[in-house]
Amino acid sequence: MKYSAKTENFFDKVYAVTKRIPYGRVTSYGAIAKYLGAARSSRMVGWAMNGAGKHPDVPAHRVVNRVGLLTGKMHFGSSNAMQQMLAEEGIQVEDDQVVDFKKHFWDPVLELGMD
DNA sequence: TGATTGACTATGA
DNA sequence: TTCATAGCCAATC
Repeated sequence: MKYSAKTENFFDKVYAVTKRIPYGRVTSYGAIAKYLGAARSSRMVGWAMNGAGKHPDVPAHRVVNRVGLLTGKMHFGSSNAMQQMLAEEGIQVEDDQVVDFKKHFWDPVLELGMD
């Protein structure tokens, strides 16, 4: 298992941004990738989430795809775990998709202001 | 070492 | 509008 320093930095950034997602809000892989300056590496954000299980403080359940679809719910152990966690935060999820996704959407580029 | 896969997104037909 | 394909980059086989 050899991780490049650059990769760790990228993953760390992904986790940092994910941890900044406010309660009851969600964002997309692409938004995070864009915030990190890697808009075309959205898949890497998803891959980073794959290792998010080691980071209890990373609310990976608040990260969905660009249309609010819970594409990664299967990685939470239970098929409904992700949906349930979102529901607990007041986010309605219907048919594995966030209801009123745009209302709950939290864009790090806008909220964090690329600071 | 090379090929395949993946928690995505954008673009073209 | 819906379906198919390309691009992205790291990890796994």
